[in-house]
Amino acid sequence: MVNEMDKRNAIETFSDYVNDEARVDPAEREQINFEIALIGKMVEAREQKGVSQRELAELSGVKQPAIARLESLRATPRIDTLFKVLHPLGYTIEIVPLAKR
Amino acid sequence: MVNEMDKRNAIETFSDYVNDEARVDPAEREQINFEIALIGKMVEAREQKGVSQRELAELSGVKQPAIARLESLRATPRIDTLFKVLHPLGYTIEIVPLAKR
DNA sequence: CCTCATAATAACATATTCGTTATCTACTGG
DNA sequence: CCAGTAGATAACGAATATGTTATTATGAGG
Repeated sequence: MVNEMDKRNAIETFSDYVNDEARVDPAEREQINFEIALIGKMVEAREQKGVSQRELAELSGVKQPAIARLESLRATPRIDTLFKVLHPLGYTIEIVPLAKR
Repeated sequence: MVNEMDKRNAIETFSDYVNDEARVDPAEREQINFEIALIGKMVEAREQKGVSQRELAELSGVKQPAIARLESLRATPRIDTLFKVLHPLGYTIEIVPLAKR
C-alpha cells in the first residue's frame, strides 16, 4: 500500500505524515485515512480477543505473513480476505451511509 | 470469483445455487453469501442514486468495465476499490460485530 | 544465558484485480 | 429505421495480493 513513509523523519506517525501539508491530494488522503482506520480496527479486534497472528492464520485460512503484511499496511486486502480474517474474530464488514462522519 | 454457476440449469438464482445441497462447504457458502449481499448493496446504492456505471466510473476513477465486473460478481474487489466506488455514492464500509445476524 | 512465542521480513511463484481499448447486445425515443 | 445510452464482455498487460518457506528481531520468563 505505501512506501513513501520510509522517508519519514523519525517520530511522526503515519497518520500525521499523510495529513501533513499537501503531500497528497485530499481524495487520496481520505482514502488512506480510511484504510488506516479500517485496518486499525482489524488489529484491535485481534488483540482484544487475545489471539496471535499464527492462531488467526489457523482459524481464518489466511497465512501469518499475509496477516502481518495487512496489519503493517504493506498490502491492501480484498474483501474476501478481510472477511476471512474478521469472521473468526466475531466481526464482519458492512456498507453504511457516510453520514457517520 | 465464481464460474461454477455456468453449469446451472436455467432459472435458479445464484444465491439459491450456492445454498443448494452441500455443493460447497458451509464456511465457503457463508463467504459467498456475504459477497453477494455486499455487492448487492453496492449496486442498490448506485441505482438508487440514479447514476450509470459510466458516470460512476467518472466520479470514482474506477473504470466502467471494472465496475461491471464487480457488479456481476466476476471479480472480488479490494477494499480501496470498494471505497472508491462507494464514496461518491455517499457510502463507506465499516467493521461491525457479527451479532447483526 | 537460554528458550519459547510472537511479529516482522524476505524472496519468489502464483493468482487475481484493475486498466485499457474496443466491441456487442438491448433498449428507448425520435 | 436510426441514434444514443446503458450494461456486459473480451483480450491483454501491468500492478498487486496472497501462498509458501525460511529467517530474523524482539521481548517475556525460566
